[in-house]
Amino acid sequence: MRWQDIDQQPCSMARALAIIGDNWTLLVLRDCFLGVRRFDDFQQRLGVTRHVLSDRLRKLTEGEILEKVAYQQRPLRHEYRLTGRGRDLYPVIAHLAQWGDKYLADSKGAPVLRIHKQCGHPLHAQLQCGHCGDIVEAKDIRVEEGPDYIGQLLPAQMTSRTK
Amino acid sequence: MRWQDIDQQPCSMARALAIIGDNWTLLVLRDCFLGVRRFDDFQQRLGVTRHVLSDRLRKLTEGEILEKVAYQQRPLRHEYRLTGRGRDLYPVIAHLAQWGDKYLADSKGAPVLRIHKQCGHPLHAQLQCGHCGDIVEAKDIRVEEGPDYIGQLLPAQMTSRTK
DNA sequence: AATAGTCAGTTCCAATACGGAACTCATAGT
DNA sequence: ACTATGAGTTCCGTATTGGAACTGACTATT
Repeated sequence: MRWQDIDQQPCSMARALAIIGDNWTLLVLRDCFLGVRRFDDFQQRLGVTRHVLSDRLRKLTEGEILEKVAYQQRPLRHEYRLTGRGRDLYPVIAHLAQWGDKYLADSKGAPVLRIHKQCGHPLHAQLQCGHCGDIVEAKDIRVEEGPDYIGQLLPAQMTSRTK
Repeated sequence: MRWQDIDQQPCSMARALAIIGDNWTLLVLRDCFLGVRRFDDFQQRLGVTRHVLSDRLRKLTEGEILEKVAYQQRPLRHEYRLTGRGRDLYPVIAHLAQWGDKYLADSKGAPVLRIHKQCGHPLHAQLQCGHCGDIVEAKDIRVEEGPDYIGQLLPAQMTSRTK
């Protein structure tokens, strides 16, 4: 299977990764959340080739994660802004950055601090269950196939097990 | 800049993505959290070529996200299991899948349900601030450079702004 | 004893994607 | 007239991928 066909799988993650799972795309999104909006700024900060950047920005725009907004006429120039859909990816970015801070930081500490405006402290991101309010880890979750997918998605040993 | 050199940047996300940001790697991790552990099972479920799978599993093992555990001798066979570090990536996977469920699902609904064992309901993942307990969105965060990186990481307009 | 099957890879080759650099096009500034 | 800005596109040599076959150490079946 080619990478460009994975969005046809019945899997939400596969479809999400078809848009943002490319090699440079999550770094583009990192910069979006830092306030970068213009082509040349992305290019200089990331060091990615212009060709690849152009392709990734196009895919993000087609996926409605970014939108092109004109910031001047004559000559017409656009900048890339996060849409609501795009901003909803923030938890992914926050947890990814926090995981990197925890396991891959060098002696100089975390390069960027994410401060929670409301309480003023560096964000310590936790995964919370919206229903009961508990903090959730991998071991607290069991998976089930949706009604239309029984017996199709999970490895055999998972369909009978609790864990 | 080549993709293989991004782990040298002073950015936790870049370093994390150097291990898990490759095209197929997050799908490999998805399957790990579904309980898949063996080479051929990954290969059949993902449809990725064996060559690429071998490479990605090696990188995940080198990054201590997976570990090779012998499950039989004669002939010696290994399976790939998530380490503690690997399980700590669960919030990333959960939010990614939820984002896909929300924006990219078709008429058949979410293919896989993640049930929170403690409360029995499908997980509604939320990003919570561990300090104050509030639910956090992108707009609630401002970024600051770490002490050793002043003036080096953020786009110019962010260093003076609040947002 | 010979054959087929399992499993985790490795090897080979053609097709695709990437990195680097230069180039385009419309316009503004000096 | 000349230079700069900004968002790309074009070109070309190199690196990576997709697909399929092959390897090697066994176990199971005939």
